[in-house]
Amino acid sequence: MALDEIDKKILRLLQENAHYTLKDIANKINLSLTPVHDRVKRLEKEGVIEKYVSILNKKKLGNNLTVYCQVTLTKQTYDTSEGFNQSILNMPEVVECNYVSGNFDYMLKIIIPDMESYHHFHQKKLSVLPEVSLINTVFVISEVKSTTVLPI
Amino acid sequence: MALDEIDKKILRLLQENAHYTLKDIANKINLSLTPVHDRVKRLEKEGVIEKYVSILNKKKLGNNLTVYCQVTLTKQTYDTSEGFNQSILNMPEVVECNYVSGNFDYMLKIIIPDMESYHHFHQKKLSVLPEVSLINTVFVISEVKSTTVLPI
DNA sequence: ATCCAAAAAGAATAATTTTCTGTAAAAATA
DNA sequence: TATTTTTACAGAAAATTATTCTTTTTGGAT
Repeated sequence: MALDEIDKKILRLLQENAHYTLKDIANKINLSLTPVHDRVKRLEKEGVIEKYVSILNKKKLGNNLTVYCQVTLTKQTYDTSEGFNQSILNMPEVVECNYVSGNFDYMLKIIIPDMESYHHFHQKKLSVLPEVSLINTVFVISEVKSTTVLPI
Repeated sequence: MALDEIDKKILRLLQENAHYTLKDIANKINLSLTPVHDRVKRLEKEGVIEKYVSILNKKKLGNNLTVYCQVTLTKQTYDTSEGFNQSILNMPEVVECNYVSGNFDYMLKIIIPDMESYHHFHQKKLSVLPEVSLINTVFVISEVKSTTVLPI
């Protein structure tokens, strides 16, 4: 469970590029294949490495608009929250959803083709949820940073 | 440049799991290795597939706190923005930074071990930036959804 | 019907992952 | 202190996967 320096080096490399081969990693950290292999498998089994994914280019897929939605629910009860959560999980344009502190209840991040799609999403999918009382939209004008790399 | 249905099927699979083999993909979409291989390479070259990364478990790395920072700059000039952007790019705990519309200028997402680390980050790293005028913190109480999968 | 180009299949080769065997150092036990 | 056990690592063989090359098929255009 405890991660030593070698584990951390492996994780740093794999966070950058999941397609580094065991040999690549072994070379970079001056070890043979075996310990690298064993450690990666251990990190996967322990759940430190959750999954390997491909990062696609939003714009090349036609998703040119990113927005944050600050959502307030009608009631702050468990059932209301749960109902809302379930609906969100089925919306592919919602890539992040967090229950938060402050003047509203949820912070959502939406990735969507354009303003027209957002209008449709807002009016026909989000605001129609029975649990939703208020939506405040924050438009992303320009993306400065977006990374899956966690500090280790 | 245009993506056909086969490309989209491949992309959907690779978004889920970057470790699917060509054979896995070929089986799932009823094709031989060659076209799958060629299409993946083409999608990489065109930049539709940006990269392959490993997703690590925040908590197992000791990062138990996520917060959104809503930052207002002292001035809304290009130089002020650029200075701020550059500082942010060098902060590993900032995993997202977007220039946004509304009552503040930037929306940041911070992933950090605990409240004490956040206090330190806030006081010693963020609020000390010469471009920063105001910071409003929104704490994540519970994560409902977080995905790298884009709708295709 | 014929030609052409693009897409796909199949086979051979190269690279990578996985498994197995062995060794040395460190930790635990007698 | 000696002995056993465990852990981490190295090297090699086997299995799997990716890559490259050649051939075949398919769908338009003439």
